[in-house]
Amino acid sequence: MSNSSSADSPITVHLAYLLAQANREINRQLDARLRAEGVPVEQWRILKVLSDGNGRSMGDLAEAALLNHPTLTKTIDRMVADSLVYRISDPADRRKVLIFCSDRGKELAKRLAPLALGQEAHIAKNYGGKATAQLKRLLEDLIERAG
Amino acid sequence: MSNSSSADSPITVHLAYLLAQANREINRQLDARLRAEGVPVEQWRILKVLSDGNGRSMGDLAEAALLNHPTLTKTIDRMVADSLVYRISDPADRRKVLIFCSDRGKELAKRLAPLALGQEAHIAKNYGGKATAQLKRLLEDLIERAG
DNA sequence: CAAATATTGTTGAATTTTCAACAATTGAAG
DNA sequence: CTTCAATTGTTGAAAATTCAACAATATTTG
Repeated sequence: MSNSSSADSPITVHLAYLLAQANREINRQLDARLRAEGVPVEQWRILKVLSDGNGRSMGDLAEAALLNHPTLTKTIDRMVADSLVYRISDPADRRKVLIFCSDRGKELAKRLAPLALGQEAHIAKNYGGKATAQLKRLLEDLIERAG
Repeated sequence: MSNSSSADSPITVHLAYLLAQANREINRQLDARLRAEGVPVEQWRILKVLSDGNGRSMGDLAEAALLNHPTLTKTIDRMVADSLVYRISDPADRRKVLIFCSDRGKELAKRLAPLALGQEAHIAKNYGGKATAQLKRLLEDLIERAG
């Protein structure tokens, strides 16, 4: 509630800043919902990717969950300790480790999914379904052409 | 170069995820540019806010630089050690501490600004000026109605 | 095949962030 | 005025992240 634009500001706010700001806010909201189950957003992303039952290599998972490799390794360590996922060495390429979701992990994912959908719905309500769809499309394009 | 959508996917990708993904990528690019001067993105945000010469309280700065209070305190500690900013107790409210940009900090900000603008220009080129403007507007709306 | 190079994932140390508690100052209520 | 509550910022310990180096396996090249 500090600096709503006082007029059409001559100052250029960078896209990078707006993205960081929006991401921070939305992430904070999602975090608040997931807190009901005590699950950090990063773990939710991992569970969501794995909940289809397929195993993923650490590299693929890191990409999908938006985490660096060492961070993912340690996050998976924690999730293994919590019996949410498990590791299996990939028989086809023994450098790789495949991560699978345990039954416990799948159950948790099932409880988490509606929380995330709830946020999505909440945003669509406050912000408009059309604007949400448009924003999503623009973000997808940006990501695709980000290179 | 892994998972471009194989078709119009029936799976709903959450806005929260797209924002995180886009933010990660854009932030990474900005970071790569700022690395030329060895300055983390968070410090660049702080310098940009302060470079108009006005002092800001820790609270305001934390809001503007998208950082939690304790994180900001420690970041400012580092920047003070690097003589980029300095603290002055607010005479009007002695609970507050005002942060000011030093001359050295201003010079650094002046070297950093074109790097950030360069990224902005690069995005506009690859992604289109129209799409960029539209995305910015949508993000501003989202932030405003995020509550 | 052998050696050199690349890929994949983990580790330990260092850095950074976060959480909870705290100190100092201000504002509000009785 | 005095006490109680709220605001502002910092601190230390704990947790998480990152960086650089490494180990193991796979791939390429001579």
